[in-house]
Amino acid sequence: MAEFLTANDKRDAYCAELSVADLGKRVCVMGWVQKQRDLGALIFIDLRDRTGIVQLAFDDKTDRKIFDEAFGIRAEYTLCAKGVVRRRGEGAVNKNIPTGEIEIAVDELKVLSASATPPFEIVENSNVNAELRLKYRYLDLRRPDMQRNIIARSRIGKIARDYYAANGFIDIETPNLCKPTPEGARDYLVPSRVHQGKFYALPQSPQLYKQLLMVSGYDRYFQIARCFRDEDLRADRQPEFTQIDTEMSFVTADDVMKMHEGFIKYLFREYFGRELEYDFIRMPYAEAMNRFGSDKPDIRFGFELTDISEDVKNTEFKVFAGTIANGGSVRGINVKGGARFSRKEIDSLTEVAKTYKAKGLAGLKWSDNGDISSSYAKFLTEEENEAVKKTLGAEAGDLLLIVADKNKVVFDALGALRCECAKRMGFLDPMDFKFLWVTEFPLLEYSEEDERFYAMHHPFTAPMDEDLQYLDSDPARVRAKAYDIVLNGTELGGGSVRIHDCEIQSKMFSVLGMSEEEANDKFGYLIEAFKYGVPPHGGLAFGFDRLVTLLLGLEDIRDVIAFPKVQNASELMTKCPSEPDPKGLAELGIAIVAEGE
RNA sequence: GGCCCGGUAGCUCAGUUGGUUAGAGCGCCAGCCUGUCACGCUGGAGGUCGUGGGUUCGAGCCCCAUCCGGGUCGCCA
Repeated sequence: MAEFLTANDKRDAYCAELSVADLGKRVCVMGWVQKQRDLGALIFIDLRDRTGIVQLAFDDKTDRKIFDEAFGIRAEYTLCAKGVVRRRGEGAVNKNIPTGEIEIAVDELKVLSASATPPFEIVENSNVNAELRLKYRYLDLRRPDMQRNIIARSRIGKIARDYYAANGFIDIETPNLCKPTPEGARDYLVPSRVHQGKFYALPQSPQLYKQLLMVSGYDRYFQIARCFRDEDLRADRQPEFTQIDTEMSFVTADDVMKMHEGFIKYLFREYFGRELEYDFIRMPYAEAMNRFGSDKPDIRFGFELTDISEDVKNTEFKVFAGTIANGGSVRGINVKGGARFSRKEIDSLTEVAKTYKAKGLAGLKWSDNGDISSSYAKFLTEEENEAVKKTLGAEAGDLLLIVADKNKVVFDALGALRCECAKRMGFLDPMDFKFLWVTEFPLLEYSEEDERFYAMHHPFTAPMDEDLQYLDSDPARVRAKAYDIVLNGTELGGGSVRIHDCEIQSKMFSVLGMSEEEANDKFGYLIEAFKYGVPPHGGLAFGFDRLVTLLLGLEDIRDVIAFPKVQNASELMTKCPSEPDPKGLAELGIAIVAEGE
C-alpha cells in the first residue's frame, strides 16, 4: 500500500546535492532505490534521483520499526526519507561517488510506491538490446546516461533560444495541420472529419509559412519546430524530428551563414565552456564532390579523391579506358598507412564499394617491406603504373583504392570508402568537431526516370546571380544560393536565400515542368503574397536531434529523443500506429481496403 | 522494395558433426552476516530455444515460410 506525502514532507535537496557542508542537518530526500544492501544488523539503501545517489543508513538498534521497513525495500521503490546527515566512518568512504563521504541516518521513512522487479537493471552503460529498452522506455530513461542526454538536449535548446532571441529573432509557431506538399518527401496525411475525403498534411518543415512571415515584416523568425516525413528510417533519421528553424529578411547568403556560425560558436562557449577557434571553411559543392566524393565531407582526415583519368585514358585496360571514353572517370584515394589492411579486409572494402553500385574496386597494397600486391597493376604498363602511383602520392605502407565508373558512382563509392577506412583505422574522434559550409549547390537535379528536373533543395531557392542567365538554356549548370552546414560527415543543417522575385519564381516553376495553373493551384497563396512587397530573405534549419547527438559524441539519434520510433516507424511502448476505431473511420468517410484490391 | 546481421532463463550470453535431463554470470526468492557501496556466504526457483511447417529414429542446431529488432542501398525536394 502506497504511503502519501503530507504538507510536512518537503524535499530539502536533491540526493547528490548533499555534502559534508550539510553535516548535522536533518534533511528530507526523495527518489528511487538503486540498491538495498542488507548486512544483517545494518541495511544500506542507495537512493537515486536525477542528480545522483545518496546513501541511506539503517541499523536495528536505533529504530527497529524503520529497520524492519527497510528490510523489505527493493530496487526501484520510490521513497521519502528523512534523517540527519552524518559523516561515514573511517574506511567506509566511497570515493567513486560525490556523496561518498556522507550518509543519512534515517529516522522517518515513507514507501511512496513499491516496484516490480524491472526487466533490466537501471544502470549506466547497460548492455540491453534496443527493443527491450524501447518497450520499457520510461525505465530506460531513468538510466543516468539517458538522463544526461535528455537534460543536455534541454540545455542546448535553451542556448539556442537565448542566442536567437538576443539577435532579434521572434519565436513564432506555425501550423501542424498544413496543405500537402506536392514534391519532396512523402507527407503524413491527416484526414478531415469536417471535409470528408480531404486531408491535411503534417509539415515536412515550416518552409512556406516562415517565408510568408518575412512578407509580413517580422524580419527574423525562429522556432524549434517538429517536422514529419513519411520515409524510411536510419540511425540518424526519425519520421518525426525537430528543427531549429530560422528565417531572416534583407540578407545575403553571407549574412545567414555568419549568423548561424555565430550560434555554433556561442553554443560551444556556453555548453562546453570553450571557444571554437576557427572560421568555418566555405567549400563549393563541386569542390566537396571532387575532393571528398560527398556533399557532406568529413574533413577530420585526408584520403582525398584524386582524378587519375589522365594517367590511364589510353591504357589497354578496358575497365579504365572504356569508362573514360564513355564519359566516366577513374579516381582513387591513397589510404596512407592502409597497407596494414589484410586481404580479407580489402575484400570487405570491395563489398562497401559495391553497395554504392561500383562494379568493382581496384586496389594496390604497397607494403612497408616494398612488396606490392595489386588487383589491377598487371593490366597496366609500367609507365602507367608509375604515373598512377605518382599522381596518388603513393609510398611504402600505403593502400590505393581506385574506382572507374560514372562520376556519381565513383564519388559515392570512394566517398564512402575514405570514411570506412578512417573508421577502421581509428581516426574518427567524435569529440573532434570540424564544421564547414558547403555552398553553391546545383539548383536542379535531373531525374532520368521522370525525364525532368527537380529542385535539389526546394523550388523557392534562389539561383546564383551570375548563373541566372542559364536558367532557360542550361538549367543543370545553374548553382543555387544554398548552403549546408556540415559537421564530421553529417549534414547538420541547410538553407538558402529564397527567390523573392515573381518573374524568377514563375520561371523556376516552368523549368520544373509546372504549368502556371498547376503552380497557382499548389502555391497560389505564396505567389499572391509575393505581389505585395517581398523583402529579400533567406534562412537555415538545423537538425536539432542530430546536433545534440553529435555534440554528445553519440551515434544514434534515438539516444537524444525521449520516445523515438523504430525502423518501421512504429513505437514499441505504445504500439502505435494501430488499428483505428471503426466508428472513427466511418466519421471520416474512410474505408480500409486490403492490399492488392 | 533489395541486401546483410541478430532472436536460447527476467538480462547478457555459451551451446561441438543433429544424440541422455539445454548451461554460465548477473538478477530474482529464502536463510545467515554490524560498515556495505559490483557487499559476502549457503540454498532455491526460473526455459513453448521468436512463431509455423518440413527433413530425420531423433532438431536449439539442417531446410522452407513468417514475425520482431538492427544496419544499409533505394528513398529522404
